Amino acid sequence: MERNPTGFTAHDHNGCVDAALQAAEKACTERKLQLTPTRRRVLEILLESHAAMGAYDLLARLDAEGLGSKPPVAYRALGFLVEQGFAHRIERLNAFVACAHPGATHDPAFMICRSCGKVAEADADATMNETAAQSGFRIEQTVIEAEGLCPRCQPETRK
Amino acid sequence: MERNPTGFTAHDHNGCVDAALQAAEKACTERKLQLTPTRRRVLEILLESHAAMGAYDLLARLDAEGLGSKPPVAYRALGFLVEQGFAHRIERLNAFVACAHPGATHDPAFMICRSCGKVAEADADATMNETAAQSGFRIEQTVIEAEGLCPRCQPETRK
DNA sequence: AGATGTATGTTATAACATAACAAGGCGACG
DNA sequence: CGTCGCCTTGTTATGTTATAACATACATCT
Repeated sequence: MERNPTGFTAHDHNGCVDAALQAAEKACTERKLQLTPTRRRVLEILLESHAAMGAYDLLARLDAEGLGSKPPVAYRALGFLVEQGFAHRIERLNAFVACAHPGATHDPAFMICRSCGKVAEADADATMNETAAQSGFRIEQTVIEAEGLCPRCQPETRK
Repeated sequence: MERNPTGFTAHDHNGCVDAALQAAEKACTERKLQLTPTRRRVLEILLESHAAMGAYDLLARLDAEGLGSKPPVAYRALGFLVEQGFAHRIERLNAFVACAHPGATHDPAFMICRSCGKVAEADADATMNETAAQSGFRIEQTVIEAEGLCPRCQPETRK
């Protein structure tokens, strides 16, 4: 697994793109899912940069290419990619970014540059602060939110 | 500082409310800010439960009480409370919750029950997993997002 | 009174997201 | 071969969240 957060620093971006597309194709084959033209194209667009992209900006691109102009087109493709782990939703931005660690176990943490909008992906179990320090990212604000079931709402089994 | 996440378990809720309101009043006096009727009322409403509340649900309450009916009324009050640390925004839910640790140093982490909607607030520097285990919360999904400046976007001083 | 700062009221619209229903494509199975 | 079921797409309509922009009010200081 790629451990260093890519995105902020120079790197072989074609490599990123190829790796991500190949990983997605492989995973789809294995899972018997279809990486349809629209889905594939959305992933490619997200992969063009490590910045997060809003669903409507994406939709504008799709529209320009004749792939669809209605919001559900974008949201469906994004939903698929996120479900399958090929992309991630960045809650703070209501936006989406291609997964930078294709195939990795996924408990991602993100560093979002509020100036250039680039997003670097790290692993959540590494302390965010440590990873940030290593990559030179200056954290100003962190969003850490776990969702799940509180004690009262858990099914009785194994309370 | 309150270290255990409140919210999921039985506790002296009147105490919560009083402490939070008093802390807010004190902080406003110190900072020479006004805890106006609308602001105060919004905080009180958020404090009624430890669940997160959307801006429009809140607005409906304000409207019913004659305190205003237009979105900016709610967003302004919420913005003020969040800026001052009296409430927090829960990105995943596009919703707001009263601060459970008034006066504490703030690097909060949240546990959100997807069933009852209650939100418990912990400290981010304690490992979330540990805190969750202690309180019996079953984590299903975590959002960890840091925002700041990447190496390229930092002012030259102290790169 | 006039200047300034903070808060509020209001209109309008931007930005993000999904429900619901219709229709097409395609393989499995009888 | 047909038709059934499943997945995917197309489209309409609407719901939900959030902010820009401008006008007004009100207190304080000079």
